[in-house]
This record gives sequence, structure tokens and C-alpha cells, in this order.
Amino acid sequence: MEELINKCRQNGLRITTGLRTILEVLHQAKLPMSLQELEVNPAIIAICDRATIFRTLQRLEGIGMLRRLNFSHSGAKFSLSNGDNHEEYLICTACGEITTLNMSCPVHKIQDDVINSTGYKQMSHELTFYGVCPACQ
Amino acid sequence: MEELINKCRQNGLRITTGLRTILEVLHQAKLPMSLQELEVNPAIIAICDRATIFRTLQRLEGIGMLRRLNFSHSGAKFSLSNGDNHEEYLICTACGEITTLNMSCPVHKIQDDVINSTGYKQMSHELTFYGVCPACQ
DNA sequence: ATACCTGCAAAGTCTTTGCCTTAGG
DNA sequence: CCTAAGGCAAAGACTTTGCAGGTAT
Repeated sequence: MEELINKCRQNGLRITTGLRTILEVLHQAKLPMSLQELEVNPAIIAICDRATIFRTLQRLEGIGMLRRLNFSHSGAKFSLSNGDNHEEYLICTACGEITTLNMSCPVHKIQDDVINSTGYKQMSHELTFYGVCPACQ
Repeated sequence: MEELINKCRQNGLRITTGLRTILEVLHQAKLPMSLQELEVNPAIIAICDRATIFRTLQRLEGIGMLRRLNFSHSGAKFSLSNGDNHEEYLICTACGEITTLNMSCPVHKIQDDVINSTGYKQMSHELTFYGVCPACQ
């Protein structure tokens, strides 16, 4: 957590209560959260206006600490970047539950192939599985 | 193309000019398109209202012929389902260009593992690579 | 004939911005 | 102090819906 704060400081952000709280919530959630979810979060609701959350997320994304994700069955979500430039998720198409997958990422090899064959740079990837979770079946 | 029409008919959709045109455009585009892109498409703009396109996409998605995708640097896009329940894309984070990847999908094996370990059903997946294309570097 | 589709316009929803105030460094 | 950050409210950008009239079957 202090590490996150320091990274913000290094990037010239001012350490405000809002920023601190948002980081904390995202850090503890460990799962991507939407702007709205942040907005109604008990820890945030009394502290920050929607616009503040929005701009804070924007700043965090700008310095590469946050990653914007778009899942097909919900809107944009944000998660603290793991620094590895890859994200793997499993999403229930019925209830929307998001699960992170801790796989020793099997896509890196494929990614290298793609880099070589296309000439793209600064490559990252998202691998998302959709399905119906046991509880919803 | 006739195949697509038949599938619609089988699912109880009425074969209207709008539906036909939208299918045609999506079929030829081969790339995911947003509602807006469809709306301003020369073949469609004179035929269909935005609401019609919207509802047509909704119906197509409902019968599983269309897949809704959300990319991190653009809004929702739709592509005719390939029936294989998987999609692989490469997207330039600078210009937004979308490229389809024709890989003999390397993720199916991984998907099987995920199914076995999580109990999810009706699994599909999206694998998206983000990077900066040669032209934008 | 009768559902189903469509167009139009308006209502929603969520995101983004302007402007003035507050407060971190 | 100076400038970034915050609050409020309003503007935007899309998406979605109601309803009256049109059309495939």
C-alpha cells in the first residue's frame, strides 16, 4: 500500500484523502471495479464526488498504475495494474461474478509470436473466459 | 450469406430489408463493428434507423448469431459469431485499429483446464492483445 | 389478418467537463 | 503561495424505450 502511495508521489500526484481511499479500496478489492461501484463504496461515498473518482482513475491510468478493462457483460472496470501487462478473468454470464485466474500465464509465448509476426510494440493482453458458474447452472 | 438468413428464419425472425442489410455489412466487414459504425455505413444509413439497428443487433445476439465485444479503447462492438465461441483480436492502442488473428486457437486447451477446475459451463473466451502498430510507432 | 418491425422522438444512463473553491507541497 | 485536486451541476455521448403506423408471413 505504501508502495502505491510512493509511486503516485513519484509521478507528481498529490496525496489526498480521496486518492488514498480509492487506492485502498482497489487494493483490497483485488478485482476490477467500475466507477459506479467505487462511487457507492462505503469507504468512498462520503469522501469523494463522482467527478473526483473519475479524474483520479484517469490520473492513475495515465501513470500506468491502473488498467481499464471492458467486459462484455458489464461496463468499464478498473484494476490496479499488476505490472505484468496481462490479465486473466473468468466471468459468469448469468450473475456477472468476476473471478481472477492465477494461471502461470500461458499466453506469453503466443504473445511473442504475435509480436514477431505483426511488428506491434508495447504489447499486453487480456484473456477472458465467459461461462455460467456452478451456482447459476 | 443465405445461410445466415436461414438461421434467422429458423429462429423466427422476419426477413426484412434492414436485417438483410445489417447482416450483409457485418458479414463483409469481418471485423467487429459498433452500433455507430453501422449507423453511418453507406449501405445502412438510408435504410435503417438507429433504433432498428439496435433492436436488430439485440435479436441477433439473442439467438446467438452475434457476439458483443468490449474493447478497452472503444465502446461495444458486434461481430457475427463464428460459432466457435472464441475470438482473438489485436488492437492498436494508438489508432484503435482492430485486427483479427487467425490462430489455430491455442487457448482451447487452457479453457478445458478452466472448465475442469471451476465447474463453469457454456464456456467461451476472448483473447485480446493490445499494442502499438508499426504505423503508429 | 396479425404478430412482428420500424421510425421518430424522448427518456435514461453513464461519462466527462467548466468553473469556482479547497488544500497539498 | 501556487497549482493540483475537489465539489457541484450541467453538458455530452450513447443506449434504450414508448407508441403509432407499416410490413412480412
